[in-house]
Amino acid sequence: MGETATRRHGRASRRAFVEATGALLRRQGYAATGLSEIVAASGAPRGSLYFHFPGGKRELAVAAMEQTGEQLRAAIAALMAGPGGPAASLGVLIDALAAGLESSGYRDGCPIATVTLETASSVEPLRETAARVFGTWLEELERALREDGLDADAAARRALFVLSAIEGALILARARRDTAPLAAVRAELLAALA
Amino acid sequence: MGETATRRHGRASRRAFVEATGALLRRQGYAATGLSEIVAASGAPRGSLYFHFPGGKRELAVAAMEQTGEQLRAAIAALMAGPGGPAASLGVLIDALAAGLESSGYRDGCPIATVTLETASSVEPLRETAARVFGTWLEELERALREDGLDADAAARRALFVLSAIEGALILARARRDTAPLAAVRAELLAALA
DNA sequence: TCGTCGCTAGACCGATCGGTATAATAAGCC
DNA sequence: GGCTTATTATACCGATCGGTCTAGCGACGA
Repeated sequence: MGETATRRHGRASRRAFVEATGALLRRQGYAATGLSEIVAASGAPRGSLYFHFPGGKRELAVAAMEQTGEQLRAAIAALMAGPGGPAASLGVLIDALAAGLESSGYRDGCPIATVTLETASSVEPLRETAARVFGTWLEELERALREDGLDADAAARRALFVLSAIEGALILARARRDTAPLAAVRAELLAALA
Repeated sequence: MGETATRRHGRASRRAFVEATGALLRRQGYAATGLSEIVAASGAPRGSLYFHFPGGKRELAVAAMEQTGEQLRAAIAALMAGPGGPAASLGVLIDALAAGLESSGYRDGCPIATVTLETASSVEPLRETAARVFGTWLEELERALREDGLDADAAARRALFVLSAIEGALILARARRDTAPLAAVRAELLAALA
């Protein structure tokens, strides 16, 4: 019973698939990412793919989106709990995103945004997953804004505004290969929140 | 000399390819759009594709992005020239985008954003085209903001902020299938610009 | 020791991918 | 009428796509 060696090995393969998929979704999105590419990047055996993910590519993408979504949600929560109120925390968040973009040579963006734009009109489960993940991020932002004194409606509206600005800046930054859009959003957002 | 009947027909085929590609890029992006799909949607003969676009899919995508980019640039310019200053004009622009999204059942988004996220790290010509098109939009916004009294730096920063917020809201709106993100951006943006 | 179960090997499937080749058609010019 | 040029028809290419199949491995409980 419990974790046998075989089982541990299996879970490791599963995890490798999910992580490889997440990384590829960040760089090139859903449609451009082939199963062979995922298998190669993961190092796990191809024969195992449909054992762990009978739903195929779709199920794999959902798992990857949920994983990176949860990581980012936790990061947001941790940052917003820091000192200085929401404005200061958002500044740190945007700086971190800019640093991540730059250090990957503008290759790694937000996987949720990419998959949304590609599949919102054709692959329902992926669109639903994207909406759910965005929802968890919005909740964290809302909570911080409410704790800062905003009422529920205002907090919800402002959270949408903040996330929109950040996601949009990530697009512009990748297109131009510079962080100016993030810097602009950072500056204007902090001014608007004051 | 000049426009012969054959030539006119050829140009029509070319235009049909570009328009079909543009529509498909809006819905599903670059990688998910096949050449056969483009040919079928355009109604033009497949044999003509590589006559008009020797560069293949890439060249076709560049042409489509430039065309829809120019259309949107002109629309932005016309709106910003309207009465009431930049804030009022942006309100109208965002309303128009929301109406467009809704009327297509949240299928048609911004083709430039989608292609950017998919190809920024792998297909240079498309990334460059996206950056160029975004640049033309930013120029229009900047000009309107300068005419409203902002200095060059502030106008550039604010234009980046505005475009980021709008592009991000389009993503969230498509994921959630509602226009709340656009409404939130509209409200907060107008307040920030006042 | 033997059957069972979790997992993997890897060959294989039809379909579609982006792209190319060659010949025909259609119109304009002389 | 012949000659050129623009455009289209269609068959075809190898590669890759997402997905499936069956045989078997290795560790476990009884």
